[in-house]
Amino acid sequence: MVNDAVLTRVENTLAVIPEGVVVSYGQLADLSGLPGRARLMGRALRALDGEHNWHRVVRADGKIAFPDGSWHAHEQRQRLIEEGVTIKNNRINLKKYGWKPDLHTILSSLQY
DNA sequence: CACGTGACATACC
DNA sequence: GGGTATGCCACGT
Repeated sequence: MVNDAVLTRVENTLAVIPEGVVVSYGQLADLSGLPGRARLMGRALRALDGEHNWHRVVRADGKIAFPDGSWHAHEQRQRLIEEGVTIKNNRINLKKYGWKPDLHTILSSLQY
């Protein structure tokens, strides 16, 4: 289980991640005011299950966290491709689609 | 209480 | 690139 406070933060953060942009679990934790707690993000996303931009969260190496062939992996891949994110060799180029410093301005509404 | 296990990350080698 | 080690924390056993 995950604290409501954490869930709220994660929800708010996910809500401001633009289309075509992906963040890592560690970044999501960081942006949510929970540095060093990447593992908790997986739990949080599991708890939120589906109703948010969970598909824009990938591992720090650019790979999708789910096992290849799993339903979730396929679904996430599809949604990202629909947003214009290209995936080659089962991996995403974070230099291209990752979080960029200039995007921090849109976090000003989150106030942590 | 002590481990093992995760939608993980970083620092090494 | 891969492999190991450590940090992280909630949960199950």
